Amino acid sequence: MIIKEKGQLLLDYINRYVPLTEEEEQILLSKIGYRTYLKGQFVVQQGDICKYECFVLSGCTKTFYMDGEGQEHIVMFSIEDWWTADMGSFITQTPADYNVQCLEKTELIMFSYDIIEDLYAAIPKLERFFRLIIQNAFVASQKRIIRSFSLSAKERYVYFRNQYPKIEQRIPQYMIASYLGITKEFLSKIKSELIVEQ
Amino acid sequence: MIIKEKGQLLLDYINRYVPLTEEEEQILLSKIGYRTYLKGQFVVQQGDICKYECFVLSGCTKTFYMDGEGQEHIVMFSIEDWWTADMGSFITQTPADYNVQCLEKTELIMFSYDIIEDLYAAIPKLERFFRLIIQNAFVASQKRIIRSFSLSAKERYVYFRNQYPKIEQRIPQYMIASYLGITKEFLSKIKSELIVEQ
DNA sequence: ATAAAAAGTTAAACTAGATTAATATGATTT
DNA sequence: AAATCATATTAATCTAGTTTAACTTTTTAT
Repeated sequence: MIIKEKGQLLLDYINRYVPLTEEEEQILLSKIGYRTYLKGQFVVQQGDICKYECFVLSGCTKTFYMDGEGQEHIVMFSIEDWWTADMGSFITQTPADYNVQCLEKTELIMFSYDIIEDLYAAIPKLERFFRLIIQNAFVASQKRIIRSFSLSAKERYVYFRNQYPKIEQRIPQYMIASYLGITKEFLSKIKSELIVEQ
Repeated sequence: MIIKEKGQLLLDYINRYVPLTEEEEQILLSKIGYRTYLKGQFVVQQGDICKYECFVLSGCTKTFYMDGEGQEHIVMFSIEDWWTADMGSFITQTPADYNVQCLEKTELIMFSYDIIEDLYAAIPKLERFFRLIIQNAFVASQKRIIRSFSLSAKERYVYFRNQYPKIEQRIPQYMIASYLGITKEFLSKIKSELIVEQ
């Protein structure tokens, strides 16, 4: 059971999509977990089975894939009011393709695989809530595929900087390069070109 | 109202995720549309507001984005038992980023934006059904992003060929190149290298 | 059967971005 | 304050994939 004050951030978020009754809020709070991770700790490790969908209350995580050559490829960053997990592993309960690691001290609300079906049964509205959330995530993901094909590295960086100014400030540049799918050296070159241009 | 025989393909598909009662099946069939398109026709055009989520009964569509330079970027192909639409446009009812065009004579079942909320109200199970479908689509989309960064063009082509052998056979090669994010000339080169290698 | 259009191939010249390696800056620890 | 470690920069060389253009094969229409 989570303390009411922490849970409120999540309830506010959910209520933006589906209004919950007092009773439903109580049920929800009774079924979710809360946990703090320190900088550097892993929420999910590649190969493990992902047991939790997590809502970020504070802090920041990176979700990344380690390829055969030991190269890290960052798929996404998650900050306050975002979600984090390996959804593929969570929904199929098979080993995770991704790692989720905290870049700062991070507070999470955790929806366990073992209780989420009970939660859907108790509060059917949550089926709708998660459908809406995932729809948005899917649309964003499709748009990212388009950008990866139709924009140059410089254009993708400018897009990222405009879209997520808060994230750029708190994350080292070499991780942003990884997220953009380029080397840190090339991002450095892009940045110096942008300074000259403007 | 759609004829029962056609609707059955969709009902079988839905029943794999959520079992429907006879009555629910009747309601569903009464609320969906059916339409045939000819080769070359557009189901959605960039700039229009996407009014329908479509389930493919037969045929094949491509979903693509036309960039500023008039270059076509194919995001996905949809064949039997798949979905097609610009989901971003559908859920937000804003102008579509994508075109959906038929590559063959194509039969679609259409879920209209104007009735889909009624359908959720009448059959709450469908919230779950669409959540599950979209979850899968999102996971596939995330994996595609990873492939676009961590695999070479040749590796991506081999992956595509293994994953979607049925699609490769019925689609011109230059469209596969577009889907893979490379030029048709380079795909041609990759194919000749693969022949030499094996 | 022939012409025309669409799709696919090949090869040379070119470029966006990778690789390597050396150097610089900044943060953290002692 | 010095030493160490993580992060960022710069520049030379290299490569995967693009561009352009000429040519071949396949499909479609008449």
